[in-house]
Amino acid sequence: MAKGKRITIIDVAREAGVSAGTVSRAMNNSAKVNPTIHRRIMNVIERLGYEPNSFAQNLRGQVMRTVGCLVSDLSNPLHGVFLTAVEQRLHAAGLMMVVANSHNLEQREREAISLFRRRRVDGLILTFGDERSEVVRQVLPRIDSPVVILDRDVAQPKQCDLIQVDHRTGAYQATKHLLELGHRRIALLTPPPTIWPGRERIAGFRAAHEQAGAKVDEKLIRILDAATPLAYSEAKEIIGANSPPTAIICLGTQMLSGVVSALSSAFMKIPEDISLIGIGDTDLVRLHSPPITTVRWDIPALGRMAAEMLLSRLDGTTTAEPRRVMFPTEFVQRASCTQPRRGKSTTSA
Amino acid sequence: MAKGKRITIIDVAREAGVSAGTVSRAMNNSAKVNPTIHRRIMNVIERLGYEPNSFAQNLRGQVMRTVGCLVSDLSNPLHGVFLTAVEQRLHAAGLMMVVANSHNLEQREREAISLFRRRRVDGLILTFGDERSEVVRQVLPRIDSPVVILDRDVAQPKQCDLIQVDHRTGAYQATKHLLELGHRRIALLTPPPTIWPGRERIAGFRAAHEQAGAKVDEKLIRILDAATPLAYSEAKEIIGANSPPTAIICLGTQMLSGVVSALSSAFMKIPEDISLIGIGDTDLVRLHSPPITTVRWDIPALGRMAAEMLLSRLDGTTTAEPRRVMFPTEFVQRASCTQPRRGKSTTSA
DNA sequence: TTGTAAGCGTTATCAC
DNA sequence: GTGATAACGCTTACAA
Repeated sequence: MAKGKRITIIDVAREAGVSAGTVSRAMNNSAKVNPTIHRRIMNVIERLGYEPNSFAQNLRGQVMRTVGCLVSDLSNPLHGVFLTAVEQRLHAAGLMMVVANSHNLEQREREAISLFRRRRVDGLILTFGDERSEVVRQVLPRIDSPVVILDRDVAQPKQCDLIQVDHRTGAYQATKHLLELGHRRIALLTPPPTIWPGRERIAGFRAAHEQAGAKVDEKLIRILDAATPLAYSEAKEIIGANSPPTAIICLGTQMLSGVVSALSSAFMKIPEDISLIGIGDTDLVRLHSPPITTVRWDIPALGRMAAEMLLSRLDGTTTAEPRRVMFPTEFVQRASCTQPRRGKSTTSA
Repeated sequence: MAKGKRITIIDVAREAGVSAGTVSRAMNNSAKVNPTIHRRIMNVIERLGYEPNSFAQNLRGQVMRTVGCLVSDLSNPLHGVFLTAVEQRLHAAGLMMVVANSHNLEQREREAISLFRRRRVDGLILTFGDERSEVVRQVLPRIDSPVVILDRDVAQPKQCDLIQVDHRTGAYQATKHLLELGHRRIALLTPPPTIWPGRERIAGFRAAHEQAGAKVDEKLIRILDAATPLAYSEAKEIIGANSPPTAIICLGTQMLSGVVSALSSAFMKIPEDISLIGIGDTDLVRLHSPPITTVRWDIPALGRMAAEMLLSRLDGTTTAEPRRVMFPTEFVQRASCTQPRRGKSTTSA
């Protein structure tokens, strides 16, 4: 990884026949510089293609105007949309976004956070695969720059804000909707209850049942890590069982395509044979025939909010006191749900 | 953006009762350090949560082991998949990936590249919105670190590799397939011919027509910037025209959902009323009913290749000579194409 | 208005 | 083995 000598401020200064200090002042407009000299310096900079070395600048006490974002999976479109929104907002404030991918591996999370810190990013936006991991317990409290944590429930050190999506209400509304249609055997596919989204969704699912006086068949709650192939076989198994559900609530973005494949390959018609509620606002959900009823939330707004909260700390317009915000979900009815088939709907477990 | 004093190597040294040099040597295993002292130092580092300052390290001559990636749109799932693959490969080589979003704006491209350079990234992976822009002509040749450019056709300075997707063959195969089914009025939706993908797709489209002795109706070639709403109205217009096409080839990822929406809202059945060929390997394409015939390519492999080419330069295992690689596409037949309706198929323009 | 020099945190090169 | 020390490229008092 050898590199030829890079152009430095000294090269520019020599070429322009001035001192390094003058070049610096000219670039930063930090003090009056003779207009003629200013132009001459700018010309040299242009001609040489000089780019100041951020490290030297930072070492000298400048901030990096950079925010580090850690997501679990860049290939998840939801994350892409989120990051785009974050980046938009940060860019407007003159900050750059740096992204790292954790694949939900604690080791990767640790590495990414360490790298961000070494590079002295001004702030962090993080998610974790496990709320009880050592990274969360040991590393997080040590971070000296502002942090926004997304959709997790963890203890917040100073300068650490939390945005949680209201998955409970989302799951509650979805479940209630199906119960009101007459469904009594409803399957739930969800991420593990060890993290906020899974925990809340299961809670909402139970709450709706309880309120309707319906009983939850525990075997119909399926915990899945976000991965398509698993969801496919899981869905296959569910619909092939002895007393299959009349409806499925699939609250995992990556899972949904697996479930739809499974239903399709089993020649089950939606909603005639089975009702389906999905998640998010993807092409799949909107353009499926029939369009799929979903629990969604405004991801760009979520991204803007995360950026906003971070910026308010970077500006110093906020106390160190941790903040915690609940971000609303929305239940969108489309054509994928209907009343359960006669003779099955009342067959309770 | 004030920050409390960060822990430095001096703090560690003082706490451990040694000199900064010894701490440095202990951390980097660069020279023998008394085992007892080594342990003591490591303990202090652990206790204080010390993270070495990358800027100081870099200033001292270290490389950053970082690669900058510039994509046009992070919310495009294809880009997410690509970046994930790049990141995987780079991570395996001990490099970190930094991502920036350009939205295809030249200004943003310029800013991102400038920032990457200031931060002295070791290499760059880039796309550009316009092959003739000033960024490409002026900035690119000046970059002193290795560059891989994706899916564009530009002059390559030293150390600059190019990976181009073979869109021409993809479009050719798609068009040929439809012509062989008997279609004579085929619409093509594609990005502008000012960039490689658009140019090549149009070329493939024409080549297939020419080979079949069919005439291209220029009005059926629709140039679009990648954006859903535009594709929607464009598709509406196409199918609402006097002599509408019997098939649509939609070679833009973001466009496809617009086209599908348009067809669906016009109650046109695929493939009975119109044949459709899409692009990529998304949920939409695979799970649509019927599944959509597409031109796809192996994006993770593309990402790995990009990372690989960059790494081979960073390792110094390659000459400075620019390389140029053609990446193959694959034509995947599914159920969205059939013979055109009688009485229309022969109605040539 | 401009030049000079100190210092940012780290590592490599010397002496010890 | 370990401790001083110089150097990396830049900004910023301070001096001129």
